Amino acid sequence: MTPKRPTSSAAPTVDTVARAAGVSIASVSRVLNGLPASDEVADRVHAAVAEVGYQPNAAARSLKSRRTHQIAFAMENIANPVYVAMVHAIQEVAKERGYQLLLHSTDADADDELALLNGLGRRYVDGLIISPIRMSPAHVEALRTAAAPVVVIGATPDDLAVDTVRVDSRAGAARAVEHLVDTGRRRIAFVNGPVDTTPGSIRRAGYEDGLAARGIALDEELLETADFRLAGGAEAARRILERTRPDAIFCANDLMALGVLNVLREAGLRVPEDVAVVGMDDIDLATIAWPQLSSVSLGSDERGRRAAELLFERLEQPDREPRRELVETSLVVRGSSAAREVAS
Amino acid sequence: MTPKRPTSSAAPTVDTVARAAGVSIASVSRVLNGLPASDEVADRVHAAVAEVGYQPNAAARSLKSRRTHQIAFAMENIANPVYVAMVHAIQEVAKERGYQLLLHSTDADADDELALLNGLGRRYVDGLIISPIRMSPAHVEALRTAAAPVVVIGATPDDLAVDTVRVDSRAGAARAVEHLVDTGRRRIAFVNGPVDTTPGSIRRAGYEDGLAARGIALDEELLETADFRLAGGAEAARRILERTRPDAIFCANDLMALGVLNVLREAGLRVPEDVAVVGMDDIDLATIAWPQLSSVSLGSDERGRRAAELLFERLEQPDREPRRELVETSLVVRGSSAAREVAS
DNA sequence: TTGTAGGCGTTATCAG
DNA sequence: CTGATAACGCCTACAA
Repeated sequence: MTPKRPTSSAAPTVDTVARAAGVSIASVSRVLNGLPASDEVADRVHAAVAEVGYQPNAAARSLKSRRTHQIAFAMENIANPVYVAMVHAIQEVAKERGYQLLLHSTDADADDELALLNGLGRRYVDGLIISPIRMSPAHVEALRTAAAPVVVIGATPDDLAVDTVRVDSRAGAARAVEHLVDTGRRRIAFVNGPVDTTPGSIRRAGYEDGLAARGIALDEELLETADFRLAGGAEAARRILERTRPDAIFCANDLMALGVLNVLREAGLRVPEDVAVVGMDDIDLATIAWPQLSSVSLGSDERGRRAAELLFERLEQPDREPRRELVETSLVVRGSSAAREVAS
Repeated sequence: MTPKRPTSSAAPTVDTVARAAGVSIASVSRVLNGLPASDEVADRVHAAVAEVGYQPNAAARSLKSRRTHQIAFAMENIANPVYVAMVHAIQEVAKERGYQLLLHSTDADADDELALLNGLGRRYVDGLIISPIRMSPAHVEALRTAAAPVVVIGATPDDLAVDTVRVDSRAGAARAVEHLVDTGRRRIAFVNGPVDTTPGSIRRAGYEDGLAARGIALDEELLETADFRLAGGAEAARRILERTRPDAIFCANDLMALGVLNVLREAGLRVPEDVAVVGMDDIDLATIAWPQLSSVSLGSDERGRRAAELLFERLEQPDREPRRELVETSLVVRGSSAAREVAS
């Protein structure tokens, strides 16, 4: 007659509640899920729930419903403000829908990223947003066979059926270069990220586009690559200054640009009078530098938000046609690239 | 004879593998968990796993094992670099142990925080690290009755049996003030965070300690409070400059200090000659300001790391005595509070 | 060593 | 409207 003997210290389950309310576990479940039940039973169940402090077990619920109510976001490194903006935006959308956000910082480790994509079959999340900085054939294959919905923030092959949110950073980079030319600069150095990354190769192309659009020849001497980080940008700037003297430095992201600003100041160069600087991403902290940093906004928060929305839409309609969304760029001119008062 | 009929398109389970390998589900489970099995069976299972692309279901595994292999971190706002540092550190420890990190950005909403603590009974994570900026009686009660291990980053009542990681920010604040006095400043303004927050009240006390230690009277005119954010710091600085003229401004965190720096520059005041500035937290970006920002390091990354370690230790030893760890502060002097060349 | 069977906590089906 | 019961996918005594 007493096959189960839940000690009072164990976590309460539907069974505990049912016993306390004097009803069946089915009734408990029904009441808790808003299914038809008599007021009498509903009241007793609610009272019992409060009394025993019942909370539904997430694992059991997931197992049954096949929904975890969790999504994951995988990016290179949370220390990069761009990803912080995305996390912030994604978290906001997720919270609205009652979802929780799981974070993966991959350090751009391809194996890590692939393991994540290939591990979706474990169903620990309902979907994944990923922002890889490299897109290998293995990535493409993993995306194609992913066991759960995935949204990519970044470029993907055209024939890959996956929801993506992109930004035309190539055009954005070109625009920045044109702006620098239009405000009187000619020797425009470029501090790029690693050229074997997607952002690196795309922004490089944009840089060349911009020069070409203004009829300026590419000068190899003005090119440097770093790691998309602060210190890396600083070192790249030093290397450039050692061998030549640009009148502007365009950086593939703001973190490197901020590092560049520091080095220019150390070198006694005035910004923007001697050397103008423009970055990309328009991170919040672009305004704390002095002079404030001009930057090409790549709408990081919007990319995050749109990616999250795409993911939830797909969770609701698994068979929908994949979408490829494009976020607009905009050039934000601040002190670091102000027009010269007097033509040099 | 065929009670189950898993379509080939459904996610493979132990059953699928067992069938493909011609063994029982128990053998599959054993092989996969490294329990004794004959080489023959092991090989067949591994082959079958590869063939059908089996991956263990996380929910089912959690339900059975009562472990989610997930922990959560709840903080006020991921946009604050301090929390980014903590997330980074926590994530690192978690990854080492094969755990995943779930993020909660509460916007300092007490109800949200309480819901998190009280919701631990759902067992969607194995434990929680929380860094609340207010500690109400309801918080204390929720911590006392939490259904899963919790580690608090921040101050808690002494009689509350909970693992905590603290930092003596009061002493740190005092030290900053003393440093300013020792380098010749006397009218030291204080831009604090909200005084009804724990950090706000503690840092205020430290500010007063510092003044008292150097025999300087508190001047209400030099006090301002803001919201711990960039723009808020800037506005606070403007309010101060409207009514008086300090020779130093100590800020309760770096974000506000960076905002203050901008306003001082706008006002044509030289830093550190006219006004010195010191912040707290020593965020990475303290070095991108000009002059570079002096700051009291509160070891954010170490607090995150230690908190994660405490949590994992408790997961292993649930009945261990609670620990209260203290992280050291250190004053990092940079350009914004350099000693005056000539005494004023 | 291997297989059978029961249970983790829920939800949902099907009688009553 | 309510209650018994069967899954969800996995692990693990217990038995063979």
